[in-house]
Amino acid sequence: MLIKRPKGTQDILPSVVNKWKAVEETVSQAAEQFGFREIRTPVFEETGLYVRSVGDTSDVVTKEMYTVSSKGDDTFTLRPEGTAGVIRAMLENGIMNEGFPRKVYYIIPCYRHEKPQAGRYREFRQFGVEMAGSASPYADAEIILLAATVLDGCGLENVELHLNSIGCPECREKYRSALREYFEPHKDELCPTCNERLGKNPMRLLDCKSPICKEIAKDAPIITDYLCDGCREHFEKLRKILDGYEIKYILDPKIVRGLDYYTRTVFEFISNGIGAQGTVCGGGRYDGLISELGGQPTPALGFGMGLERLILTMESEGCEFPPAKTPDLYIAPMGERAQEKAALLCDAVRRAGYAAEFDIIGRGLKPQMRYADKIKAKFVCVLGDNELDSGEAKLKNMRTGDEKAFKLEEFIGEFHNLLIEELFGTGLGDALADSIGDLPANTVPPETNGRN
RNA sequence: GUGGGUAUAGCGUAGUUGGUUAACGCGUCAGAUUGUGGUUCUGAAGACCGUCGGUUCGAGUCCGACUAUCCACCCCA
Repeated sequence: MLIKRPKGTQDILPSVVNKWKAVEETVSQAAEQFGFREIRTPVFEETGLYVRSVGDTSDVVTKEMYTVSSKGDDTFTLRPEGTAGVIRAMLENGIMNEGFPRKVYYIIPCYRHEKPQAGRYREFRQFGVEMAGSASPYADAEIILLAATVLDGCGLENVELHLNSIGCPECREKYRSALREYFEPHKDELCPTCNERLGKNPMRLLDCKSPICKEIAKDAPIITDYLCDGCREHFEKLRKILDGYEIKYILDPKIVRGLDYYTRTVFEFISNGIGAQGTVCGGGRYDGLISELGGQPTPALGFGMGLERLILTMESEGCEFPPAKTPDLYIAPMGERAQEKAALLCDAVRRAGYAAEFDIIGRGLKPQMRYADKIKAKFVCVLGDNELDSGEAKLKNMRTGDEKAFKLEEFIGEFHNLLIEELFGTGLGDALADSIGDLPANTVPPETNGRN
């Protein structure tokens, strides 16, 4: 009986790794362009970190954490999200003292014990950014603009930005009471879950999907009418800045983040092509979090972007991914003597900076050619007794079928020239000219090419 | 945690009102006169039909339970 992967996890197989690499590349390039630097923190943290930051009543903390007790009394939790650990690391290492604004990004796996569904996994990968030290709406705009830049860089066109402000704790309390007042008369009509939520967290009533609750919620008071002067001005300024960038957004009073630490600006980028779990990116401001975790009160904000949802959206929109790299050369030896030579030749070619393979199964020529074709090798060199005896072999261009003879001792130089020619011929050369041009055009023969 | 769908070779599928050796495509491997790929042709390997139990002379096919998986609620990335 084979052991199977844990529920809600996925194997990212070689055939799709190119998609992940492309996305990771796009994402980190954009982040660095905006002045964010990468940070890497542990996959597990003390459980208390998440209880304090994410909130002890949130779903994530109450029912979705993977928590283990270690040998001592400590309990640890596999990170369910990125912000808490990153803020912890910044505080612990004094990074906050290096001057504001501090801007970091990360690409990390996260873990939540949820029931898997389309776009929802128990292990999922997230691209996240955090910015600390600015209370300005320009900071909010930077974060949103970065997310928009990333999505744009991935080629997405149909992802909507939903924007809201949930105010500071003071305006939120006022708003909560207003909601309770509004819903109280309809108490008996609400669905059971909403009825419960009325007391605990009335803001959750707003995005209930039950038609009855939806109908009742239609005329409910709106948070933005209850913002204090400071919060309202902040939100208005942010909207003005976004307008200046020509970033389209939908004012959505229903955006209510489930993590307790959010204040003021909250936003989601939502795709409608990937099923019910369409939030590709979610984030906002969390001005109270850093002091909650023991630091000096510092305004901060950030977002998390689900990478498998991002890829799903790209697939649903028909985005192209760059193809995986293919070998430059396959060497097809025939017989033991040739295989020995092929091994050395292959090694020399690799040390010259190319991707090369040779037969290590001992197959006949025909299967080797099929294999070379399958792995999309750009060139093939057949090595048999004839070549070894004469010291002369041929390089075959697999795209054109052309063959060119060369002396074995000049192999690397010849191969380099042919490869350049081929790449320019297919139009790839222009892009690659710089990097490849630097590679050695004429290396010493493999026999005398000792390793350091 | 609550619903609903699905379960046949590595992958994608067919399997007639229950009836003998479970079929096909892709993939894999090997051949098609001397040492050259993609196309074509031929052949081979590969499935205890998710698991357990029931109905029946007989179950891939009907029934039940369990498990897995997918989708939805919930929640979120």
